[in-house]
Amino acid sequence: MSRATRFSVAMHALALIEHLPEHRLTSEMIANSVGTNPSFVRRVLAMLGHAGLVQSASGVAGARLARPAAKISLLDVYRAVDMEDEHRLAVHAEPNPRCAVGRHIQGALDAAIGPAEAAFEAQLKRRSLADVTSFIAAQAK
Amino acid sequence: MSRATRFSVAMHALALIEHLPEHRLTSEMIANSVGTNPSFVRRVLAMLGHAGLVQSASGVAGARLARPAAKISLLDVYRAVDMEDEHRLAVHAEPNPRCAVGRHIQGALDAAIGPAEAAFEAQLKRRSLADVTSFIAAQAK
DNA sequence: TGTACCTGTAATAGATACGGATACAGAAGA
DNA sequence: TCTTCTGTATCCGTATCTATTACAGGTACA
Repeated sequence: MSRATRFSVAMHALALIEHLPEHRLTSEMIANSVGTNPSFVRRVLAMLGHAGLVQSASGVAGARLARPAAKISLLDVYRAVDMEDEHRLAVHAEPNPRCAVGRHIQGALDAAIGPAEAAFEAQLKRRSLADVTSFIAAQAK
Repeated sequence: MSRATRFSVAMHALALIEHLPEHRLTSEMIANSVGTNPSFVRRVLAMLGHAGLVQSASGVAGARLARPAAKISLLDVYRAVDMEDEHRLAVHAEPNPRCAVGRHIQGALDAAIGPAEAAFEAQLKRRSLADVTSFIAAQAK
């Protein structure tokens, strides 16, 4: 694995939890399906827990969704596991303030990138965990 | 500097070139305004050149825009310097095929993330280098 | 023609972020 | 009590990115 996969691992775990509600999935089972290690699954699941998306008791297997899958948007998950405080397109930090372009490039790029990121997140917000699980169910038929 | 700043460095360089058309900007001057080193500027400028966004002659200072700033979209720049062949939200690579969720999670996530990235890029396409330079000019007043 | 300057490119090093792996205290349940 | 699992911390290897250095080749100008 190369780049940030927390989001997809989180989605995979959530889909498993939703898909197998009767099971008490341990982090090891989830890790086995995701293709990673239990510790990482626990870390991701903890982030989802802190964000209020799943509920779990320490020591007992089987995290549960804190609310129906239809009410968990991909944006919720994205924000839970991707703690970027910065732009997805980072802006270089030290432009020269003695130059008109250097002084204002950051504001200009913020104004330009902001709507793009807003559009990205708006699309994520439109889709829910339930959409993903029904997609999977449809494919599995 | 921490994360990928090629896009913002490229935008900064292009804005400088557009903002000071009479100057023959060397990579060192651009680096000085951007706050980085000349070699990196040359590398980024070379990517913009390969993408057909700027023209430059080896050995002679002063790259020029290959077409008017209004016809250079942020998406053009983004694609020129950010050679991602993958999703911005990468998908983990080895889900377990013996599990229904593992088998179909990649397709489900692709279907969910694709529109978000398309929306992101559509917004970038709507804005041009000219928009950024006029923003800077307005701020500088 | 010779010199100074610049570009384009490669190679290397340093910094940072992420996942992999291990460990362990604490909680739950048998 | 003993086992299992979670939650969390720590350390390591790796990948990616920028910084740095180096250098061959091209241009301009005296």
